[in-house]
Amino acid sequence: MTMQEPTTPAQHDQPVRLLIVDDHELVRDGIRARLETEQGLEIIGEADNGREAVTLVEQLQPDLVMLDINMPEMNGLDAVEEIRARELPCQILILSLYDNSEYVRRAAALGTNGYLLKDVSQDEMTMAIKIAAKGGFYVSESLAHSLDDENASNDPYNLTDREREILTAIAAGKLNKQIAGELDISVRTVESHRSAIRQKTGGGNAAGLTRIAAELGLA
Amino acid sequence: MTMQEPTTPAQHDQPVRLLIVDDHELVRDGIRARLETEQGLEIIGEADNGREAVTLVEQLQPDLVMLDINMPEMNGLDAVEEIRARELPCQILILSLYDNSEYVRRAAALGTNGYLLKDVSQDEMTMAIKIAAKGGFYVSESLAHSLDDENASNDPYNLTDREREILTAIAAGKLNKQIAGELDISVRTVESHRSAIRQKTGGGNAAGLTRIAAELGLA
DNA sequence: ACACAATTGGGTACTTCTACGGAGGTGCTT
DNA sequence: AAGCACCTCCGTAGAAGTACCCAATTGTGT
Repeated sequence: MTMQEPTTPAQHDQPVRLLIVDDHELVRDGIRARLETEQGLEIIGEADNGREAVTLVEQLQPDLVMLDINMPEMNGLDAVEEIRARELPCQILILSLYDNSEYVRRAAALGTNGYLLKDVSQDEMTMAIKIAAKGGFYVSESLAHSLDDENASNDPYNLTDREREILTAIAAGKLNKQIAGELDISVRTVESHRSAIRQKTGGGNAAGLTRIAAELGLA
Repeated sequence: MTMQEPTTPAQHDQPVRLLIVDDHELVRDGIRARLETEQGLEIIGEADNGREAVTLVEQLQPDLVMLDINMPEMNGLDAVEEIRARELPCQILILSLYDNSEYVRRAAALGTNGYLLKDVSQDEMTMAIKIAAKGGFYVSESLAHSLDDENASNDPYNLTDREREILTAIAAGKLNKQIAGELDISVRTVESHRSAIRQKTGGGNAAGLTRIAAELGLA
C-alpha cells in the first residue's frame, strides 16, 4: 500500500474529471451536492452498476472513479479488476457501506486509491478525493484504526480471528466438511468453532449465523 | 389505507417542518440537497437511528418524518410503532432500500403516509412529501405495481407465495418444525416447500437460502 | 371437461448439524 | 512458573436437513 506513481498524473490546472458509481441515485445526488462547491472537480458521469462503470470509464476516461461495492450486475471490486485488466488509466476511490477489513485489503490489493465508508463526513470525503486524485491511498480514520488491531473491528461478540473466518465460510453456505478441507483442519474442529460461534452470538442454526455474519459485514 | 384526516393539518402558510432519519449522513445530505430548493419545506433536524428519531420527534414535533427502515439501535418500523404508541402527531414517510411488499404492508398498517424506494427520482420524492404532508399515502410507482400482482415483485426465481413465506421463516433461523407449527401444516410439507425453494434458487443449505432471502429483500 | 400449478402429505435412506462431554498443545501475560 | 485464551481434535447421541421417490386435493384458466 505504498504511495504509487499516479497512472494519470493530475495536471494542476485541469480539473479532476470524476465518475460517480453507485446503484442509488439518492447517494449519487448526495455526492454531487457535496462536491459541486469544490474547486477543481468536475463530475463527468454517473453509473449505477459495475458493468456500466467499466464501459463509462472506457468511454469517458475519467481521472477518478468513486465506486460503490454492493451493486447489481457487477459489484465494485469486480469492476476494479476489470478496469485494471483493461489497463484503463484512472484513480479509483471505493465508497462502501461496510467496514470489512477483508474488503479494504482486497481493494488495496487491486490497486485502488482509497476506501471510504458511506458515513464519511464532507471534509473527509474531499480530502480523500484530493489524495486519491494524486495517486495516493486514503482510508477512513475509523477503518485505519480497525486495520491495526485486525480483530475487534466491528464485532460486539468477541469472535476470534479463526471464528470470524469460519463464520464467513458458513455464511457462504459451505459445509463443515468443505470448510475443514479448505482450512486443512478436521471437521470436528470446524464443529468446535461453529459451536463457539453459536454460543457467543446466540445465533442458532446456519440461517441465524448467516444473518449475524451479514450484520458483521462478513457477508 | 384510505385517505385519513391529517393528525396535524398542514397550515397552508406555515412551512412543513421536516425531520430526516437515516443512518448514513451521505443519504441525509442527498435528501437535503434535493429538498433545499423546495418552497414551503424546512428541515429542522436529523437522526441516524430509530431511537434518536423517536426522541427528536418528541422534542421537535416535526410535521413530517422521512424515515429509513434499516438502521442500528432501532429500525424504522419499530420507531413508527413507538411514535404512534406515544401518540406523537406527525406524518411519516418511509424511505427504504427494499421493495419488499411485506414492509410496505406493515408500514401501511402502522399508519405511515408513504413508502419510497431509495432509487426514487427527485420529482417523485417531492410529490410524495407533498402528499404525505397532507396526510395522504404515497407509494413508489414501481412498488404500487408490485403490490398489484402480489407475486413477481422482485423475484427472479418464480417462487410461489407459500415458498416466499417459508423462505422468510428459514432466513429468520426457524426450524422446519417451528415453521410447520406456525403455519399449521406438516413438517413434511415444509420440507417439500424447502426442497422446491432449493431447486428453484439453487440455494444449497440453510445458509445459502438465507443469503437468497436477503437478496430478495425478505430478510 | 381438461390441463396445469400450487399446496399438502408421505416413505426411505443418507448426510449434516447440534449438544453435551473431554483433552493436548501453543503462545502470551503476569 | 502459573494462568489464560486460542486452536486443535475426539466420542456419543440425537435432532435436523437433504435427496430421491410418490400421490391426493384444490383452484385457476382454457
